[in-house]
Amino acid sequence: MKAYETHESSENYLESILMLSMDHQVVRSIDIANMLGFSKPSVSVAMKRLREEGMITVDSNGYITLTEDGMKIAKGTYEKHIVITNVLIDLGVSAYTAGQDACRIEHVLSPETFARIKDFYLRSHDGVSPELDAISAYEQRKP
Amino acid sequence: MKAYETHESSENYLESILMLSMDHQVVRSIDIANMLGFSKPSVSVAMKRLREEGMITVDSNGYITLTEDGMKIAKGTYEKHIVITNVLIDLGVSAYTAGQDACRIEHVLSPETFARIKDFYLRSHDGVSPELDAISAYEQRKP
DNA sequence: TGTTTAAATTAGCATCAACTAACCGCAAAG
DNA sequence: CTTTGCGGTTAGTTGATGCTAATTTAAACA
Repeated sequence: MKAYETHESSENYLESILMLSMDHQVVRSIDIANMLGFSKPSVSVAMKRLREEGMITVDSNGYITLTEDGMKIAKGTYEKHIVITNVLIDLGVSAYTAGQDACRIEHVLSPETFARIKDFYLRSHDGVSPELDAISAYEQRKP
Repeated sequence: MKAYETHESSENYLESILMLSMDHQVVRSIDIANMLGFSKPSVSVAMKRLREEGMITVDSNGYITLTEDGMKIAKGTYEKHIVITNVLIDLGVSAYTAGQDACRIEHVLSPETFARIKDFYLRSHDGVSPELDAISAYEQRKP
């Protein structure tokens, strides 16, 4: 039973790169390590894999950019993150825990289940979600 | 960041043992392998670990029984399974997918988040849940 | 009694995803 | 210049969890 992901950890890395991109000029390996609390080598190895899989490009400065493929996965994962976090908060979960749990849940949902959860979320917000809009609006600046 | 579980796979095995116990006289390694779609050796090794951790006992016939500790984890996990599955079904997810996804989600929820989801579930069912009642009612026959 | 079969186990291996230790290259600070 | 430090990489390790192949145990069947 093949899962719905590239690899759970890849989704996580790509999502982090997108999040960092959204409020920093550039993204380096070390930034990801700091954000995720992983060691430099762990991130280095992961970036190598993502590079080989065509999910990111890394320039001579070590600045990391999502490719189109990588961006697709990153946006998808981040969207799940936003929706799940908000649904949990609506259910009364603390913001911190909601974010933590969303990080794990986002990687194990089938497309069908996520679609229904998103429906539920949008229904209870009259279809309005600035956070989701921010994702679709985001376009990575080209180097 | 220590997770909330013994080990994700242990939770799964213990839950399966409980489910099998609830509608079979006895539970053997092979039954678990068939239910989970794992190989016999995988289950054998896992049972050895659970035995060493005091989660189960295995008699001379190879019949597996949950200890008090094992039962606690099994019931907790199974309860999550039931609640999540039903919530997803209520959201419009097909029964099959709901069960599949519940299997994964149940292992990554913080106690806080599960508590809120359970509240939500009970609220939308007027506090009535035959399935949850069945779990608390269940007492494993002593050998 | 001997063969066949089913369950369980042991041993060895693969993958994933983290880690530490150790090293490289370069740029800025003396 | 040389030293220092940071970012990055390589190499090797660990732990979780699955697998296959081959062996043992034991019951079942002519």
